[in-house]
Amino acid sequence: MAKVGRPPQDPARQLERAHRILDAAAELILRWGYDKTTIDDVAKQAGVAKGTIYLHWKTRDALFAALLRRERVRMLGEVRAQAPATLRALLAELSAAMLRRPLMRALLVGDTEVLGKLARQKRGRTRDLPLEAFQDYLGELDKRGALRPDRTPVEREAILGSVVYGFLVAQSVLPESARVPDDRLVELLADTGDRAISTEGTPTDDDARAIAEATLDYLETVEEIAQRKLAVSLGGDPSKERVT
Amino acid sequence: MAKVGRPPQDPARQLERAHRILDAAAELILRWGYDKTTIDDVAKQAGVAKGTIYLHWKTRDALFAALLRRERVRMLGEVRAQAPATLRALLAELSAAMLRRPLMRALLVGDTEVLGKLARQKRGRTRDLPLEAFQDYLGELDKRGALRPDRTPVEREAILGSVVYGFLVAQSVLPESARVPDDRLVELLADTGDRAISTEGTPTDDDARAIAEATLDYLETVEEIAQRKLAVSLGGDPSKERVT
DNA sequence: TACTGACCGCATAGTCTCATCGGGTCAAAC
DNA sequence: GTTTGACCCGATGAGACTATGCGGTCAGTA
Repeated sequence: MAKVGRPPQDPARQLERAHRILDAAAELILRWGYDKTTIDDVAKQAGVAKGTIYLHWKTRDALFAALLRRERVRMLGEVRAQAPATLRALLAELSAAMLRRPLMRALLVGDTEVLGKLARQKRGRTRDLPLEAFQDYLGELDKRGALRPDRTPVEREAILGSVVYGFLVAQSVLPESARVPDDRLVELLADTGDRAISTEGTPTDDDARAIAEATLDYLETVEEIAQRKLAVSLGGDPSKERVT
Repeated sequence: MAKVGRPPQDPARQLERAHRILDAAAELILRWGYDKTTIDDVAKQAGVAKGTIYLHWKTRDALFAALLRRERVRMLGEVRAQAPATLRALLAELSAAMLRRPLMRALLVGDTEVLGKLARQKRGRTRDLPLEAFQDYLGELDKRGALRPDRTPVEREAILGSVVYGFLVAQSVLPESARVPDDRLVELLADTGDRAISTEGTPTDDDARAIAEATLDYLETVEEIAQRKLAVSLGGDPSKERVT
């Protein structure tokens, strides 16, 4: 039994509602985990009927995909707001932002507690994060002489991937005694990754400026791609939806 | 129905038999995985009766614990034989040896395919590998001026742990396209770990000698501890056995 | 036209029974 | 004393059925 007459079909209102639903989903998934969070729960928490949720997303999975995408967009937004100007700063801001977001953290670590079966299927197929854009970014750094020449692009990617993955995941696997506070961990991570592929000298002002620009460019590109994906996930028209 | 008279109770013979059983177990576990390898299979493969296996180990788990311990001892032996003289060489040899041994690799990565339920329970509680000895080793390097002073011992441990873990595990998680051949991976790993905590200059001959010695000392200590544990696992007297 | 929530049906969980497997023992054979 | 393998029995899985829960739909309401 609806209590009021129908409000206008204002698209902005619809978007706001979509976000409200995602907020509800986020809260519930963090409290009870993916497996135990039902659509009914989400609907109740968001103050809408179950059917309404299906006006936005075609399936349960599509909803959670949207949630993760929103999370990614927000994370990237945070990073970009910090305006990292070097590879090191980029690594630091990225991983700090990741550690701050429980959902991202759980996704990376493959936390079965939180993500349930989602984790199991996501595992292995690491993010389709635009590797191409990253390669371009590294190419730009290379052109500016910021990278050690004795590594191939693929190797650089493997190094940075391993370092980020290792630092973030190992913390949850290593014994208590080898644990380091998050903010310090981020410094160490960035330093390690940077040292592993960067040259030592200080770049010229010109190079530094170009690098800063490339860094922001990269972030913008990635964020834009993420945003576009999110837009599809929020696009109101569930028939267009493609669940990853 | 036994076919021959009893051979003498030569302890060396017993040890040889224990190893034959472990060989059998290793082969079967690699082919079929832990869950599907039965004691009957192992007995048949090793050419002994099932009861004989229980003369050596109290339980199935104790047998596999012994197998993993033997694997560790052999791995450490291999590393020591290479006589690494620097931290970098140590990292390289250790990880190379690890990559060469499917069981160790599976254990680290938490490969559920091979280790079945063993992996699930081992996960989280990372090896009780003698961290103390490693701290001592790093302390020695530090004394020789080989380590950057701006990291605490715990941080150094976290860094190296993360790097090793990250490089070895990430390879099996990253997309195909970011994969690097094992031997090159090992170089990159060692270089990354070394750069992250070591100072840049070349040590004096004296320091270099001391470091080489400390490295071997460390390996010896660790191997000895591992060997002692293995000896317990092979000790013939299953009542003394303590399954990890 | 925008939304609701009762309703549907499938997939999963739960229960009971029966059959098999395989870890672990021990009396007998050497 | 040493080794064996038939045997024991608890654990595990298959099978058959029921109960429940929850994702997804759609007739109905405002």
